[in-house]
Amino acid sequence: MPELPDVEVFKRYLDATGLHKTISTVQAPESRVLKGVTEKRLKTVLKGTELSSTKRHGKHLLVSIKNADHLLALHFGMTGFLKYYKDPDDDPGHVRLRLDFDNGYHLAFDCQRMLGAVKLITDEDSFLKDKGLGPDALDERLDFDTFKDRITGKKGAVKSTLMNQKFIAGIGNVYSDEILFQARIDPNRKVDTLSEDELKTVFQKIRTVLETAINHQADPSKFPKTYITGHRKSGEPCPGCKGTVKKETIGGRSSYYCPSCQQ
DNA sequence: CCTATAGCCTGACGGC
DNA sequence: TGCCGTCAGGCTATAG
Repeated sequence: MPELPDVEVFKRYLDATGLHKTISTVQAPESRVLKGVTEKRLKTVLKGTELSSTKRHGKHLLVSIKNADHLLALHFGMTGFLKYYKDPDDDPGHVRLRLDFDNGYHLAFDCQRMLGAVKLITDEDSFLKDKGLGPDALDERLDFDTFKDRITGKKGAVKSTLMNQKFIAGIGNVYSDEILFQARIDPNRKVDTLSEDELKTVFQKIRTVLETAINHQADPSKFPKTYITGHRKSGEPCPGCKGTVKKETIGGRSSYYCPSCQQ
């Protein structure tokens, strides 16, 4: 599930709930989501201190820890989310990391399919470098010239390029479809066949689509009627023309687009 | 270096 | 009802 807009919503949620509260207990019962760290180590680093700030890069959420020389790095995989609550009966069903604060509240990282990850990292720059992540899709410094430079030499379907985290970080299956729908470009198009104008359109739509999604809490049911995300089903009416939405596997992922609007 | 594919995980859903 | 195959908005390892 979580792509850049979802993770941005999680970030704001954590900012509004889990910062500046003393952590009294730490639980991380599922070692399969702990990458390069143990429950014991997490307890050592987190107990008695506070989360102090957050930063998002692509689909990764990096959480600073007060007076610690490490950051907590969360990745949500396909099914991850955060929940802040008081009553333990409200525990979500697949808690992989739980922080208990001294105000009686809990912050849970829930990840049903365990494709997510919990790490401790020393600093943001080396983390991004190790992962080979491209610039965040909403980074102000990402201008069209940089975008164009990074895309030069790439082959394959434009949709796959948009989803490549080493190219630009944050875009996944759903939002690559939405960006290309708004740009009216067929997701199958080879990226090296796009004209300058088409590249410009894609570049602009990356920003507007992701920002629009964030402004609607990444909830597709609140998206504009002109968006295709709420119509991810074969045969659904296209929000842009009289045609119907087509489902097709592109780059191994289920893709939805309108063959009539997107040429 | 690049791209394309299989596989990792669990659970929900639809067809038989 | 129960079983089974398919699929799901992630990434990574491997082959070509």
